[in-house]
Amino acid sequence: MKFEAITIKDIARALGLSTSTVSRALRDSYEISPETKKLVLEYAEKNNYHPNPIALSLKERRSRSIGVIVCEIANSYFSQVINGIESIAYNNGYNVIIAQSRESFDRELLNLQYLTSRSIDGLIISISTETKDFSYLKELHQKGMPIVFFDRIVSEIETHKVIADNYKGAYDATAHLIHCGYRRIATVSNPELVSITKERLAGYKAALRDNGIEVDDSLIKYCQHGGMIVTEVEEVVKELFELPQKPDAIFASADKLTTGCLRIIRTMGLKVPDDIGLIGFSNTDLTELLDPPLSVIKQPAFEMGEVAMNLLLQLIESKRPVTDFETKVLSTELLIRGSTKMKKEKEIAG
Amino acid sequence: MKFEAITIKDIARALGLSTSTVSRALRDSYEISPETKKLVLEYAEKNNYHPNPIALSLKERRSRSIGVIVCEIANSYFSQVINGIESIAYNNGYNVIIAQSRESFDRELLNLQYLTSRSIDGLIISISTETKDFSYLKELHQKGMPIVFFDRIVSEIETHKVIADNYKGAYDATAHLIHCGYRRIATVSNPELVSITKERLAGYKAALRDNGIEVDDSLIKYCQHGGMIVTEVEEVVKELFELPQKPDAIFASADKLTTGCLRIIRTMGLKVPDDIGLIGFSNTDLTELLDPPLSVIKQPAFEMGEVAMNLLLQLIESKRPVTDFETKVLSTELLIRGSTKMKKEKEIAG
DNA sequence: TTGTATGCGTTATCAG
DNA sequence: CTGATAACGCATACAA
Repeated sequence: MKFEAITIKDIARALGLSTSTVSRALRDSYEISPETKKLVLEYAEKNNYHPNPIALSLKERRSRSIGVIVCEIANSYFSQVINGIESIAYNNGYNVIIAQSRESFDRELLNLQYLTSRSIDGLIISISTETKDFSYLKELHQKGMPIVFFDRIVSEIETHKVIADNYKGAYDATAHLIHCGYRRIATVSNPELVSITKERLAGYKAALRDNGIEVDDSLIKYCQHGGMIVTEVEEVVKELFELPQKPDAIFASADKLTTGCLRIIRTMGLKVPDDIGLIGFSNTDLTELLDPPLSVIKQPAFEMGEVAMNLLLQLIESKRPVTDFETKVLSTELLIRGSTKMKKEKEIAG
Repeated sequence: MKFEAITIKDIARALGLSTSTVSRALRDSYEISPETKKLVLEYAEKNNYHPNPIALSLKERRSRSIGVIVCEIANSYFSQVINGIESIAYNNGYNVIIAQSRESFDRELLNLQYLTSRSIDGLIISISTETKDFSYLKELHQKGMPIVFFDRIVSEIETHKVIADNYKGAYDATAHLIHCGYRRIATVSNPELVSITKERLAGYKAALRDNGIEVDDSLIKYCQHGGMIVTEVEEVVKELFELPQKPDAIFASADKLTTGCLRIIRTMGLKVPDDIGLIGFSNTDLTELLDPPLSVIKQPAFEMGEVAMNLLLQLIESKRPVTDFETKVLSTELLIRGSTKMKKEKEIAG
């Protein structure tokens, strides 16, 4: 009853040949006679023989599958990246095994251990907001596991990295808010130590300074769990509104935080952009359907996935260790959709 | 240089034991002396030994990974289902390998062949809108591959199935539109033969009839690619608006179609719900942030994933073939959010 | 209590 | 041109 598939041995027995002959015939080896080849190939075809990938993996010491760890797939940015990864993997005969850290270090570590007990040939990872201890990753890297970081990278580990131009994205976003007439611009971020946070915060600050606005640290808020816990965005936004001098706009520095801010702003009965300006990183299509549509900074997620997977393939398939690591920086896109324009227009009109 | 991991053989050599002794010690066999066990365990721990999962797979003839095929992960419904699957899989030591059909039969088939050349222990699948030929799936099922269908199921194949209460969801949605005062209610659906389409269409029709409204076939539109091609939703919606008697509301019968309709309605410069009523199946959180928030029918996606994975585990782990197949029907949730209320209220007021 | 031998499916290395 | 054998890492029936 149980799913029994045909093996080389079966073919050999049926045809009165040896397993090695069959193996070679199937691989179209030059040392097999045309007749034998034909015989074997036809039999294999008829009984739809497929080599057992597990046996192959054991022999070749490679699994032809790669691991991907992200905080969650139900986030448009990450699912788009995975799309990109998958499309390249697929074309190269690789399986993609996806695991979610849910922004938890423990889960990330468990997944990592699980995936890497030699069942994957390479790893693409965006680390969780909670992760401060990179020793396991470092160890893995030292042991020779091909790793490509994307989005939230670990700068101390020397390998390929793929990021969006976070600095410029944040700069553009903040500049746009300023351009629209907002002056007290707050920002809601991921935890301080995460790579993207640093880059985006730097862009935010630079834009303020370049426009003669002083950076006010009380306007900079962090969400320790990247917005995974519903209440944490609520908390920081409320804190912002309890400030003696309230902000007139918010720059949300990640996908989940953008929708989080939007939600809490709504809950508070406020309107974007009249009551408060809002712009953020977001890869959800739906932001354009809001009324008025929300301006966002979009990451080239799909392309990032493609690039990451291509780099990983390079690492996997080069026999000698690669010494020349690349950090690909893909440009972000500022989508101006009217939601942040109005304040300025109003002021000009009034 | 290359990622060399420690094996049982290494331990055996280092400790002057045989591989079988080591193997048994590691598995805590009763026939090994406490001292030897301790010795082996400590050595294994120190050198952080991990059994090679590929060798195990070869031996046990199981890979401890399952395949999941959906049309696309970047769809909140599917990513939530995958979340559910993953959480159960994770707790049971299973890997999840995800593949996307992108609503293409060819890709689905390729993925299927790829996954099932004996490297997965089971399969969870929601078939693509294009798939009409189930012979490969049937064959697979007959060979003994454990399969669980969800969402878009294949009724002819006798195995576990997990669906939402599509009939009731569609009924509720349509009834709600009627309750709000709409009368000419169109529907935009997936292709006619897909299981969910049939169920949802039946619910839609029943709601109309129960409220004394005749079913008008010219108001029923199908999207052959489930909305994957941007223009197809546009086409059918435009067709609806070119009808001699235009619809006053639309029931969108799938996630992708709901956002698609919303988008094209916007493009046409129309407002929901004043110019046209809209309700649809959707699992995106963002619909509640629209202005006014959109009423939707939500599927218990996460739970569906959990249930599907649990059923699959049952199939995988029961030695004897299961004869008693279940079709779990989980209830949908109608989220009334005000966007469809207004017409009625206006009429009552006016 | 421990060791030896065998097999899971495949390919590589020898021999013939 | 083809066949026998060993090996990949592990578990287990069988021997000792």
